[in-house]
Amino acid sequence: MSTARTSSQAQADRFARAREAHSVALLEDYVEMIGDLHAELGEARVADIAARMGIAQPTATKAISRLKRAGLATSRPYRGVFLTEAGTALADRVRARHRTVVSFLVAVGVPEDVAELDAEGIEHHVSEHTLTAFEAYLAGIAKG
Amino acid sequence: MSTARTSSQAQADRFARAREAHSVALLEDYVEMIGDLHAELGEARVADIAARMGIAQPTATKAISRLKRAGLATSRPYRGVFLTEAGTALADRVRARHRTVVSFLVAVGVPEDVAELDAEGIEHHVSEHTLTAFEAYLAGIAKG
DNA sequence: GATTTTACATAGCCAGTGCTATACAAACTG
DNA sequence: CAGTTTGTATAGCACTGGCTATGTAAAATC
Repeated sequence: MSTARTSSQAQADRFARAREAHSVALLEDYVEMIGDLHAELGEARVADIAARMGIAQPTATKAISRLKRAGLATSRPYRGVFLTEAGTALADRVRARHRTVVSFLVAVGVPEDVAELDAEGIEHHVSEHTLTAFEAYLAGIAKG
Repeated sequence: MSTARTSSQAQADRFARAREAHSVALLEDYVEMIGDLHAELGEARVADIAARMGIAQPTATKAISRLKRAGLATSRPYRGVFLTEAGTALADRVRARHRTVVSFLVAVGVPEDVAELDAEGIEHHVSEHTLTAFEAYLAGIAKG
């Protein structure tokens, strides 16, 4: 009954959704990081982005062109990378979600360093609905 | 303090880990599904795998050759795909983890259908440590 | 047992994400 | 202002993970 329960179609849809989530995951990471770099250093240079992502510089350059194509960022050589309005909005959303996921994991007993590590992957698959549940849970804790 | 706290290197490592997690995620999904198909239908045919994953048949074939290369499966044309010992072990682990993640999400207030949907992506990023925390949380609930 | 149908494999294409090596342009430095 | 150093871009390679179209071999059917 375990799978008779769920149709093949429903399962296929879930996988499709997971694939879709992954395809935006990297964009989200880049956008968040560019936002962080601007907040910390006042600018986001390709080299810094590459270093923080743990990738080679040309890989970062390529990713940034994807961001530009997606309308999330612009760049001027030797002047850095800048988020568009859409990019900034996405970065804010992603950052908030990241914080919520980490806090939530810590709240249910995951050590902070592990929470930080796992959140990096988990956050991209947390839907609005689940995020709301996490927030509600945290709010419940706060009240005691 | 949120990012000054963590070195660029640490952050790069987190991203590297997330990338690594994704690279095994699909293998995990395939292996779990092949296990499911064997349990349900007594065999796992390429066409069934493709249908359930929501992908085209040649894509499934290609994925299966990756599984074979990874030592997780074998296959005989017109006889189906079979898990090796390593593949079976992985499938069991993945299935158990999936159940835990879904149960946990439901326990913290996520509706079941959403939990099932999100778990498909989340589970691959849940470390042993976090999984243990989830199990402990569920055990706590059970006790009351 | 010849034919059709089905199942699988192969070929070839595309985009994404990574790499190294290298070219080039801007910014410092002497 | 020539030269070096640094930052970015480009070229070209490899692998993953999708796709469609097509070939081929096994199974089923007549």
